[in-house]
Amino acid sequence: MVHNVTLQDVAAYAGVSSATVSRALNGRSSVRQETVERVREAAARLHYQPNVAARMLSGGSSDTVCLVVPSLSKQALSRFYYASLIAGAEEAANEENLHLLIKNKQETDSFFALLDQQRIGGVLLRVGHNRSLEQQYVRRLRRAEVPFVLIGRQMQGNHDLSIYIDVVGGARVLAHHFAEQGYERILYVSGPKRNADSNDRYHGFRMGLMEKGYAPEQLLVAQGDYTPESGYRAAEEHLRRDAIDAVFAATDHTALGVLTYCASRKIPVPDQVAVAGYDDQDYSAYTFPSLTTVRQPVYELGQHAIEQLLYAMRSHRRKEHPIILSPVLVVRESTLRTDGEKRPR
Amino acid sequence: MVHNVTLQDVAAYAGVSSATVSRALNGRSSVRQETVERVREAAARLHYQPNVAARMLSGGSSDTVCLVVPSLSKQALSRFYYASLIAGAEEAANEENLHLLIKNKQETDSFFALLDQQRIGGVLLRVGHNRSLEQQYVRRLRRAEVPFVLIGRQMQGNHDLSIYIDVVGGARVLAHHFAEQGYERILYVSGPKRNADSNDRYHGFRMGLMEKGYAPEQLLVAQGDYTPESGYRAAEEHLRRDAIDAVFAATDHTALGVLTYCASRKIPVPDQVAVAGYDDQDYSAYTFPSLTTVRQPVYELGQHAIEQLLYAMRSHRRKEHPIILSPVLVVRESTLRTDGEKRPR
DNA sequence: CATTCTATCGTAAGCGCTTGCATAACTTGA
DNA sequence: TCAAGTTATGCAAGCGCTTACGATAGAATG
Repeated sequence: MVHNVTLQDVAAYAGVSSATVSRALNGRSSVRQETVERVREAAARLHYQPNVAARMLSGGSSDTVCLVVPSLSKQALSRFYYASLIAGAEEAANEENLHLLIKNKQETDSFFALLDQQRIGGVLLRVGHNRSLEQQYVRRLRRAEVPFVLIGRQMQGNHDLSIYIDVVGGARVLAHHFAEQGYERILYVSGPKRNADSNDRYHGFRMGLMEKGYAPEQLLVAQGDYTPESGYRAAEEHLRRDAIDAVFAATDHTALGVLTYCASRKIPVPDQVAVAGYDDQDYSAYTFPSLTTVRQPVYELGQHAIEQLLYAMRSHRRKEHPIILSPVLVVRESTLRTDGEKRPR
Repeated sequence: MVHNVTLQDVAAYAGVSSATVSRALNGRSSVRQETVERVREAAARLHYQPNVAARMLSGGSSDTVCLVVPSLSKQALSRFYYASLIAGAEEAANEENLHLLIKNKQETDSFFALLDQQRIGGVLLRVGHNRSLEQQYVRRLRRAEVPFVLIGRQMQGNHDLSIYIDVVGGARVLAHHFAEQGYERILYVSGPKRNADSNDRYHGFRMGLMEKGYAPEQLLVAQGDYTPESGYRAAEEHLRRDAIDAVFAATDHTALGVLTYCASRKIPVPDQVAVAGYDDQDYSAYTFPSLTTVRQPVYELGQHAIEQLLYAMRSHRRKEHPIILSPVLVVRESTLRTDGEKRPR
């Protein structure tokens, strides 16, 4: 393969001009059906691969999409989440003949340069961490007229394409499970203050309890930060004093801290206190006891995000309804009463 | 920013031709020092950003590097590993004004097309899973004359740039720790058969034991597959029958399975049986008891891989000594004798 | 039947950069 | 002082593609 096959080669083979080949292959302009087929066949026979650099130079669009995520080195706790997201996006992108570029959200200069050079055909932006920075991204993306999809939540007041997981709903279903099992005095170990996800989990959970007739004072809150330590400390502080019989931790990591505390004090789980988390981490089926949690379809999130983006790239449309994926309650041993004391509401 | 500033603009501003600007900025050809400075200043003043598409078209090299990893959807167990690797590579790449593209190793067509189009300036290839596929990659990379760095291990018989973690050494140090604690009858729960990493861990561990005067029959092996289940089953099968007093599991995941088995049978860890893993997962400090393990500097692996690659891209050299990163033994409760029975060798 | 459309396709002008070749300006050495 | 090198710079030809513009021919119109 000394010389890659070009549009010219295809044109010669099909007996038309290179302009016609371009039009036939991109199909925006009128070309006779018969010609289109001839060109397609020539292209296939010669194994023609468009040169994307040339296409971009002359104003065409890129086949590279960029996934913008928070800095993974700082988000050590959610690496599983982001690895899944990347996996979903990367594989879906490949399926659609797109290439996936990864950027972290702090690298604004680099990203905007990419944008100015028209090197990316679309963007997946994970939002929910830094409102003003995200707004800045959205402004630039609009200005550059590059299609994009917001991942994680819908931004207030705009109608961009977005896709997210119904965090509130997941927590609500978990609350219903707690109610069914008849837990009476429940502790929520939160994530960092003002963290949108943690707040959603709290509100969904609270809503679920209220629906089942719980009184507000049956739900206590301990401030955490998503780490196992914070779960451990919260358990240490509240478990004895407040006669808690169930804990909902904002993440599986935090729940792990709670479990560790219980194990170290020989507090039987779930018989004395039930524990649940959120995320369904890879280890959550193998804690002792195994952990009840809510599984988030993160891989699918990445996949569908690419599909949405592709739709936007092809149709040049916006303002669609957001796509909402449903999490799944995974009930394991850590919340399943075994002592027959179950008093479902 | 209606019109991005081009080489022409810089040339006009500096009062030279665009060819000179190109040469001055890329610095391969002879340009008077004074001119170089004038051009540099003009470029800076105008915020000149080279258009990489144009550069690539006319034979220049790309500023995009590609990280090729195994399919993450299939490697669900090592997502933490790959997220860390991606994080390290991405952030280092950004530091060097490079962009990072992710591909999975199965997507050969897509990758080779990228290569043929000269769209990537360098490649990071994670190896160690599929010898023949990897060979194919290396052949293609050589043919395309694209610099690359192998991550994970050195491939036999070639002298390409490579970087990896000293898995054998990590396991060896762990063995020494076991010896110090005086464990007598040890079980290794392996990874999948023929998995290079698992074999390295075994050999390093065995070597470490031999060095401390253990007899071969003091080390048993149970076949596992990196999953927690396999750890659980291995424990179930061997713990009673073989009077094991310490287990080394090929991964923390597997060790978690062992711990879960012990917890469920109320086997005290480490008093009756010690347990260690490998990887230092995010949860490993919060199992009960906390898990002794070997931490691998994966983030740094990604970082240094980019640095190596950059070196190769700039100097067009190859055949360097591999870079070897050292893992760190992390001793936690699960292997620390508390009963004073310690009989170090 | 002349005229105006319309669908189809070719011509050619770039997109912004790199680079071979030509040119010009200086050095050197005999 | 002049031929032969050196060194610094400009000119211009692409790289492969998209697209504005024009040309052509058959269809539609009056």
